[in-house]
Amino acid sequence: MHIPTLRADPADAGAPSHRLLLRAGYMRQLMAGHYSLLPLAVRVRLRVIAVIREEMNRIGAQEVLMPMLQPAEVWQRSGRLAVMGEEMFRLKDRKGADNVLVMTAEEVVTTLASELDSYRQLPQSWYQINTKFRDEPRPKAGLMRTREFTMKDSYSFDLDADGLDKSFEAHRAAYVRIFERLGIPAIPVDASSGAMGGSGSTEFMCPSEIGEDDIVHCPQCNYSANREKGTSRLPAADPAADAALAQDAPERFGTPGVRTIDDLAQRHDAPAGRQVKTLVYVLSPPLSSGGHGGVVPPDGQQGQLTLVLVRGDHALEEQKLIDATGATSVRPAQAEEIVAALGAAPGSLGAVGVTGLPVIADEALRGRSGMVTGANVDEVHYRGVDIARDMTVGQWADLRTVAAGEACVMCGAPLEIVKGIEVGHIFKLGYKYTDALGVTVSGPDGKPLKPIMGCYGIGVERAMAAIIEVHHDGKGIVWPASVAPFDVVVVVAQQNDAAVAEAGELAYRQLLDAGLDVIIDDRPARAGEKFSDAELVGIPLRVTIGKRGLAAGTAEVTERATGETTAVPLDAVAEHVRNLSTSLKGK
RNA sequence: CGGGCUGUAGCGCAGCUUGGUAGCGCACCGCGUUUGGGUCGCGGGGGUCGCCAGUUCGAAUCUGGCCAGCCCGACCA
Repeated sequence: MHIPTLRADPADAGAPSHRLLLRAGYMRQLMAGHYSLLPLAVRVRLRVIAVIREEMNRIGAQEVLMPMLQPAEVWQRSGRLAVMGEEMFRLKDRKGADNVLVMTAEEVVTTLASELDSYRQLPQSWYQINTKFRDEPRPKAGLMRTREFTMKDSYSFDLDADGLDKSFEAHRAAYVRIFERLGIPAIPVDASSGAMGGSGSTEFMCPSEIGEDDIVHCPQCNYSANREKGTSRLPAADPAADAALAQDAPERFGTPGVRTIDDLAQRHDAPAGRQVKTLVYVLSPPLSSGGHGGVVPPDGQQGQLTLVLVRGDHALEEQKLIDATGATSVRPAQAEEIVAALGAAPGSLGAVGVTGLPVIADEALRGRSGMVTGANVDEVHYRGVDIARDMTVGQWADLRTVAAGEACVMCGAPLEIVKGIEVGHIFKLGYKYTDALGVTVSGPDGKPLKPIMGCYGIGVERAMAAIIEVHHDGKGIVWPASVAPFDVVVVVAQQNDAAVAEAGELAYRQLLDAGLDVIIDDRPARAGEKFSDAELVGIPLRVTIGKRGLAAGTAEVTERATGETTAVPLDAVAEHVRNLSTSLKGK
């Protein structure tokens, strides 16, 4: 197996010989998270990019190109240098200046936008397609998660929120078209906006077993959300049951050996749903955003110890905790930190009477009484706890992880949890960057007016990986015609038969002349080997030229997806294949 | 960053337990054979055994350190 080369025959200069191309496959790994793309993959990549570019241009976005190597100072000013932390590649140049390899381009595009003078110049949407870098702690799954990848990122600037809504909708519609054309059955889901800041966050998810995200999905009304953001409707609490267990004051009781929710449920008649689970987290302080010289937080180690309460049968969704508190990051507290703060080890923790630490509780606990929770004394718990009466909850929020089978918030039907690949993400940034970098234009009244931003991204190689996940069978890849590396492969069944070889070459030329992207397999190999290579590589159409058909003046045209084969007169092959290809691309 | 596994020819692997100077399949080169679903035969070329140090007369093999890759977890716009 070798890297493909170009045909050596000078008479055919420029005509790729595919003796090796078909066998070489698509890519080679250089190191974890970095791949060389071989000619086949490059062709697919260019076609994917072409689709994205067309649809971006169609909504009036303009293509720009911004540096991938940027001064760290730009990121310092927006405050993101610290937020991105180790995920950002950093390097010094010969003068000792700090530089970074970019993850996105909000800062630089905003700098460009500072040249806008008038509200009359808005709205604007600018996009670029280039390499992004992320020092992933763990690159994996081939092109699915790499440290170096191609991203289409676009940024919109509008006069006001209504304008932003329009730009956002335009992008959303463009993304729907893009994924449809790429053959990716992406569904838009509500998502957390994470470290980018902003709201109206929508991810495009391709359902797949290998996906790294969980999607909450309602089969009835189509409500869809990332599990980090999604919620569900809970059965109303039973006030009578609560009242039956209510007491005038929390009552302590010994729980020797109890360490877990299950222990307590089984040994002390306290169903998980009646328990208050007390988690201790360390929240890193939110970034003070806005204004020039935004403050960079200390590196996040000295955070705020916080009690997080969820119902015993619920799990905490950490991203919701981050979103609710504005923290830049959260981590579970260490056992020593917990003992130092509360005087008890995990297993007997609770918020009753705790006033020295912030307490944030999940909505499912609001108004509950007759509850059971830890007493902050090892192996002692309380029962008869009335949350409103006995605890000082500083903030209520939706914090729990949605579980399959819970009722849809919109329609009440049972929810499903499906895995998905995040192939695109669009969201409304708001004024974060125009604020931080002080961008204004003159408004209709002559006064300065701050543009509002949106940003929108598609990972190109990840999209390729998603396409393959969706479009393959036991024989290999089945590329959608829109992105296949070639439209058609000519397989010469008997390369050593001069007449057959000549007919194959002729068919190849005719297909080229018909405007198709065509590859000829002129290896002196057996037909069976060529067939299986063509199938593995996944070219949508195959024209087989062989002795058998030649005797009857025909070639065979085979569809990769269906295996359907048609005999076509030799002089009609180009026309036939062109029509077939056009029809496949239309699908 | 934790846990597990793996580094031997371009690719995939065996050899390591029990130290004696490297082998198999595919790929590659030559000749013949075969020729519409991965022919068969004969003959070849190709390896710092991840790196460094140690033990030993002798190390792919034993010991220590380091590096890299894969999987799980943590992490992740």
